[in-house]
Amino acid sequence: MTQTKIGTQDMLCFALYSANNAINRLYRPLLAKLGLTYPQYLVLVSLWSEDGKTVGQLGRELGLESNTLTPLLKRMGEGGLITRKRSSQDERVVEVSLTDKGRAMQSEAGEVAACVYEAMGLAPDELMELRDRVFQLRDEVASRTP
Amino acid sequence: MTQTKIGTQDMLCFALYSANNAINRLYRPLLAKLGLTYPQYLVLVSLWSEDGKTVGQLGRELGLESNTLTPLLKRMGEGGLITRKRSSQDERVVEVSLTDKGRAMQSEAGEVAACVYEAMGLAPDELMELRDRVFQLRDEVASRTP
DNA sequence: TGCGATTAAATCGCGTACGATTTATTTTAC
DNA sequence: GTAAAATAAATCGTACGCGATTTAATCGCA
Repeated sequence: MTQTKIGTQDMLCFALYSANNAINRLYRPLLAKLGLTYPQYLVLVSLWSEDGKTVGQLGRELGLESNTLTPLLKRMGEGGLITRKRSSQDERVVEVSLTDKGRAMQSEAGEVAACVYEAMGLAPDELMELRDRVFQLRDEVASRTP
Repeated sequence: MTQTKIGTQDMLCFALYSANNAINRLYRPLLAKLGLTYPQYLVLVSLWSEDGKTVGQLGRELGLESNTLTPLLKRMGEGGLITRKRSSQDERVVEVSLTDKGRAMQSEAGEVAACVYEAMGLAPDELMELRDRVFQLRDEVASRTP
């Protein structure tokens, strides 16, 4: 027998859990200077690539439900980064758009991204390969979750 | 120019963030049957491999501080899974040990682990390689976090 | 047309994570 | 021996994530 007991160090799920925590600890003070949390930063990244998305679209992209997004977006609205408006076509839908302030934050965020990229210590091709493997795992797990 | 705008789909940090969320969504209902959350499960895994650790030791292993662990361990104590006792050698230190109930849960947890392993859809060697790469990234990022 | 089913957000409660601080104990330096 | 420094947990406040439920609007179809 090779191994009788497994520990946290043997678990892929723990690797992902603790790596995610570690990256958050790196991001947190950098984003705090901009008044952002990490999921708020993700919302901005999403809107910078394409402005004007509904809560549902953001949720599908980020893998979050309205119970997480609604209060988060409300805080971002209070911070003047985005606007939230019910669609006139379908009053159930809320459209989220960048304000000038939210758009302007993109350049400042570039330094944060560069800082995180550097801390990862990976060559671009290594980074992309690892990223794609992790996304593939995520999609596999998600597809098998009831 | 290959790419003018990057989105969430290009970011390794988002891959880890969303994969971690996806795995949690898989674990949650399985662990809920045992009355556990994922970090509580990690504490049990750690104690199953070696019983009798201090709060600080658990924190170093799991990458968590006492501000997270103390209330979590208090809940596990109320659930009858562990005991918490101040060391007689050093009254600052709290020693965490499994109860019979906490030990007995190991066999039930085996099914959970098997279920998660299956959902990942990876061969053992692929899984180990990905795990080690993610741990390496975590350690690299942690070493560069002030 | 109208009414049940569906959909989109929002609300609520609980359990993490973590920065900042506090409390209690031990170590140290003198 | 004792006061200052260091260490270990605990406490507090904020912001996620998410299961469960609620509210409001739209759709489907007899």
